[in-house]
Amino acid sequence: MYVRCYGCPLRAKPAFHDKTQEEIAVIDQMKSDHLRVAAGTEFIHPEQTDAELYTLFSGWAFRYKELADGRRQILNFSLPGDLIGLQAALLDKSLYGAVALTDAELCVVPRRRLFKLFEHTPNAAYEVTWLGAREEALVDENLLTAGRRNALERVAALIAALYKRAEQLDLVREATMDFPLTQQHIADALGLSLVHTNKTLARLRAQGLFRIADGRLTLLNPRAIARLAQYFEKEPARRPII
Amino acid sequence: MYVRCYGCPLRAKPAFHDKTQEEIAVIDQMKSDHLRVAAGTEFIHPEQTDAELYTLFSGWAFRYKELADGRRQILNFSLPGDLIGLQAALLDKSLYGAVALTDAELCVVPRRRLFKLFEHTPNAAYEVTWLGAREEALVDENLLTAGRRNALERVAALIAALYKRAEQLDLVREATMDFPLTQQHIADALGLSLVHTNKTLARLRAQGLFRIADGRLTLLNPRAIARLAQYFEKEPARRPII
DNA sequence: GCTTATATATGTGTTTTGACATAGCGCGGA
DNA sequence: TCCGCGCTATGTCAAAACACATATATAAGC
Repeated sequence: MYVRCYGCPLRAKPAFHDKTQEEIAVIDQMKSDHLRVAAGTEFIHPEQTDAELYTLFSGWAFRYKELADGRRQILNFSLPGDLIGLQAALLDKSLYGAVALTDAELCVVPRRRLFKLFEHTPNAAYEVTWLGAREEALVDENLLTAGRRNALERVAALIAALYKRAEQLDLVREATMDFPLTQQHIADALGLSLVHTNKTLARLRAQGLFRIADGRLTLLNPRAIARLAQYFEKEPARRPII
Repeated sequence: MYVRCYGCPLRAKPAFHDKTQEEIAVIDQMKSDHLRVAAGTEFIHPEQTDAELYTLFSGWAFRYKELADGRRQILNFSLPGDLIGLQAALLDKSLYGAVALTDAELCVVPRRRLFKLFEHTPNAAYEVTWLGAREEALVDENLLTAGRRNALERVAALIAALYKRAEQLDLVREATMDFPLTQQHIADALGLSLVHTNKTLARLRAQGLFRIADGRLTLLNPRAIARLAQYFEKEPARRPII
């Protein structure tokens, strides 16, 4: 069933900025569809020229690029509330693909309506830009990870970052969160081979920093993970959502 | 001496979108300063909370992040016309540093005026967002490079990408452009050690794909470089400038 | 002119990461 | 029930990248 922006349960979370009824009305008008996609669905294709703009309503997704010979790099993961496809909507064509990692729901904003947003609701336009800047910040951090951290540190940094984001969305209970990534996803995100990722996870497991089982992640020693990863960034207390 | 946006020689280049006199007037009003900085000057500091927004008017710059123990990753390079510091201006504090690679000139837009731009000139606001999206696209590509290309491919991809950008700005003459990067910069941008970068350059030199000497780069075999790097992205014909 | 610092170059040995092979487990479909 | 597939696990060997040592060239500073 369709979800209107009025009374949106995601928007109501304390992680997000409050909006007036008028602002929500504008966004509700911009929204053209509420999509449900199965895990594995690619909803933005590389080279696609007419990609829409999405807000992830539920589930996980990721963006990726790949080389002609098939080597794939995951650029970042998206959690509920994240905007996906701003780049694809603004530039002539999408330079990446976007895939649902789990079954997911997507709020669709047609790319053609984006400029209207800038014309009529500067506040919302500012927030779109803010979300774009934040996404870039995530990719910046991922580039630091791929370029300068070793395998152990990379895994720790990924775990630490995803945990913080889940925490902010109130998706953590008893230090445990859903964790739908396979080792192949982790490898593709960190610039490692699958086998080496597996062995790195085994080494970390032996250290007892965290536990991954049955699609769930439990953080056993957050301090040690942060120290190993040298990852100390904070999520902002509250952020926009479109 | 101060440079007004009216009659700006950079803006006049065919790489950039035309603007009406009214639009230029708005931007000229937003501009608060025209900065000249020496090579090596860090004009945005990590953690800085009051970073301004800059348009690079002349020279080269780069953004970087580093780990607590000093390992440094260059996130991307900026050429004239590029916007620097959008993320730093929007988020609470800067998550990266920005440094002039050469002597450089910067057009300064105070961060406080940014929201005014959204309120009063949706066109310019849209272009700011566009430039932010483009910068993310550059970082995405760099992440693909660091994560999935080997050392030879990384160097080739860097060369190919910078050459295309220089070409679009009409900075190439007889397949030759200024190239102010040291091998340390190349290493920091590609996630390689300095020594390995040097040896990789030596191997490529032996293949005769390009020549770097006296701060100049000559592309001898663009096809072979693109093939090696599997880098085929195009710069858009024209793009905004603020 | 001498010293110092920066950048580049190159040899040698070590560490990290990848490649290939193989195996086990759980699950859905024939 | 059995097969095939996706995911995880682990051993062995090879390749890539790094670390350290050392050398040369060039430019800046005294």
